[in-house]
Formats: sequence, structure tokens, C-alpha cells
Amino acid sequence: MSTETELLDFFKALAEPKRLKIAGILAQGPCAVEELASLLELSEPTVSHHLAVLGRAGLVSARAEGHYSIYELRKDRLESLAERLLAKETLPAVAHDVDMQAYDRAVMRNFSGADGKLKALPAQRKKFEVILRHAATLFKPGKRYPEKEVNKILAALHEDTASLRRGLIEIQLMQRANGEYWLVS
Amino acid sequence: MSTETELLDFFKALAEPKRLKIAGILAQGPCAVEELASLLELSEPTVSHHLAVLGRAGLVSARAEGHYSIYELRKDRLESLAERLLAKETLPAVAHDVDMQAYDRAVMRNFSGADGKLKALPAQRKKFEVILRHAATLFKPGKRYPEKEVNKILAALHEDTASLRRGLIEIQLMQRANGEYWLVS
DNA sequence: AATATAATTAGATATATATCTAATTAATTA
DNA sequence: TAATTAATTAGATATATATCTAATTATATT
Repeated sequence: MSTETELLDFFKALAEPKRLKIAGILAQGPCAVEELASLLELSEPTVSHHLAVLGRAGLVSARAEGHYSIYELRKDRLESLAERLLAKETLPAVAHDVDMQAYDRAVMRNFSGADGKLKALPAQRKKFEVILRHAATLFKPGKRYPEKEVNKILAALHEDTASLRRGLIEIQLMQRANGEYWLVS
Repeated sequence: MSTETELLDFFKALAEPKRLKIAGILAQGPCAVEELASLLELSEPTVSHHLAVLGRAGLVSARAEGHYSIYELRKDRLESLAERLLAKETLPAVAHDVDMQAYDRAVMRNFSGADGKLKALPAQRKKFEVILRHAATLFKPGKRYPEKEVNKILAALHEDTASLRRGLIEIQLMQRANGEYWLVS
């Protein structure tokens, strides 16, 4: 099971008032379904349902005793989940399948005209930087470009090559010296 | 805010797939609403809604930047909640308002007849013990009772005083020596 | 063997909420 | 000042699920 569904099952299990209360009761000791139903003023099927959800998250386990099912809280599981929440790599892993370039592509799409050139340079800084990141990909790493050539390449995006050039320097995607420009490595 | 509602808000906040994913994205760095909407393929109002839920749980905070709202994950808050989950007193506190005697009372009610005496002694051990706990309250702490008096007192509950007496000794609510009985203190 | 009891499963219903569109607010740029 | 843009709020709808009753299963007692 992926970290994502595991965490989701865990949070879902405890995100319901009655289930959280069941966990609170079981934290004080094992308990039968009938007893939980009585303590929570719920029907037994409802308690059974909640215990199944908690069980799927690994938070409780049952043992048969006579015709009782005695449920107990899996404190070890609770601890291991809480500790994973404290680990800094856990949450980012949840977003592993998110395409972090989707926003950039959407911005590029919005500002691109039919001819492949930009209809305009975005006024919003955030979006202008998306354009700049794209512009940077038009240059080869390591290679040095005279200003004239930089302009020629940037003109494929938009006639305002000066703004693009300045932006690339500002957010340190490129460097310049002696009239030459190159990508920051 | 009580521990209970605080934990509930926390779990609810992260118990929804898209919100968990938002947390995963924000764990990698601050982000504007628009950008999140694009990354998650959701409308902006929907993202706004999710961020409000996360915000109410204290898990994200926003700062205005131009007309962007830049949201960031409150890692400190996440850590403090995870740590509380590890503390052994936290979960029991969630059930502080549960009347732990409710089950016992329900059992007593079920087995009591109109005359105040028990209709029968429960066959189920679990319930028999409820009766025994009640029976123990009929005796005064510290006082020593000869067997005859014990029987007289227990007879108010049920004629099978021998079973009651034996049960009280078995689960160590009472002790006996030299034909006298007394409550274990 | 027959009856009683605790739990679970199945099926129905009501409530909570995730999501959208439209309208509004707040901030920026022309 | 007018127009644009990001965010939020309001209102509507669809989906998920908490809860119940009834039926079924499994175990224990008579």
C-alpha cells in the first residue's frame, strides 16, 4: 500500500467523532462491541462498521472471546504513523504523482499565440518567471552568447527581448560579463 | 478549543485526498491558490475551500503578495500535533466525557426485575462481573462480615448467594478468612 | 438438539461535504 | 479612472458515508 493511501486511511479512520471516541476508550483498555455500543449510545452494527474502518487502518485488532469480539487499540501502529508524520520526507512523498510543471505549462499555453510566439509578456511576476524559465531552455549549458545572438534567440518568444534578457539576469538563470551571456550552471 | 475538537479538525483536514495532496505540495514550498488549482486540476474556489479547512486546523497560513495569497505549510503545527499523538495521555482525554459506567448500568437494568431483585444471574462472565461490582457496593469498606450476614445482604440481589459470594472472592473484590468476609481496599 | 446471545453483513436512508458556476471583493496595471 | 486578475463567498448539486433495521452467522448455554 502506498504512503498516500496508508496515511489517508489513517486520517479518515480518526476523522469521525465517534471513531475518535472509540479510539479514546480503547486507549484505556480492550472492550467488546456491545460495551462500546452502550458507552457511545450507538447500535452494534454502527460500532461494528466503525471498528472495521479503524481495523482497515491497522489501528485496532480483535480477538474472539466466547461470542464476544474484544477489540484493542494498536498503540504500536499509532506510534509508527505519528512518527512517520514527523519525518520530513513523508508528506512530500504524498505528492509524488503531482506534475509540478503543470502550472508552468498552463501559463505558457495561456500566453502563447498561434504563431508560437507569446501574445504578451505577463505583468504578474510569478508568470513572467515561468516565461523566463522557458526562455532559459533555449540556450545551451556552457556556451557563451554575444548579446546580438541572445536577442535573436529571445525574439522567437517576444519582440521585447530587453525585458526577457534583464529578467534572465535578475532571477539568476543567466550571467553576463563583457557583453557575453551564459546559463548559470 | 478542546483536545477533542482540535484533533478532530486535524484529522478531518488531512482525511481528504486532495487536501492531503495540497499538504504534500506545500511541504515542498509555499504556493499560490491559482498554482495549486492548476497542479491539482481543481477550480480555484474548491482549492480555496480546502485551504480554509487546512487553515482552521492550523496546518497552513497565508500571506498576501500582490493579489496572490501565498499559502505555506505550518510544519511546527504538524509536528506538535504528531507529538501529542505520541503522548499516552492524549487519546484517553478524548473520551473524558464518556460515561464509563453506562454499560454497567445497562446490564443492571437488563437483569433487574420489578421487585428490585435480579431476574437471573448472567451466564456471560463479562456481565456477571458487572453484577459483582454492584454487589460489592452493598458492603462497607473496612467492616468484617460473617458469612451469614454476607448471604443476607446478597439475597437482596438474588437467591443464589453462593455464586455471588464465590464471584466476589474470585475477582478479588472481597477477601475471606476465618469465615469472615471484607472488601479489598 | 434447541434456544439464546454477540457480532457481522446487507440494504435503505439521511446527513455531511467536495465540487462546480456565478457573483463579489481586493489588488494591480493601463 | 477603467480594465484586468487572483481570491473568496454564495448557492446549487452530486457523492460519500454514518446510521438504522432486518437478516445472517457463529458461539455458548440449557
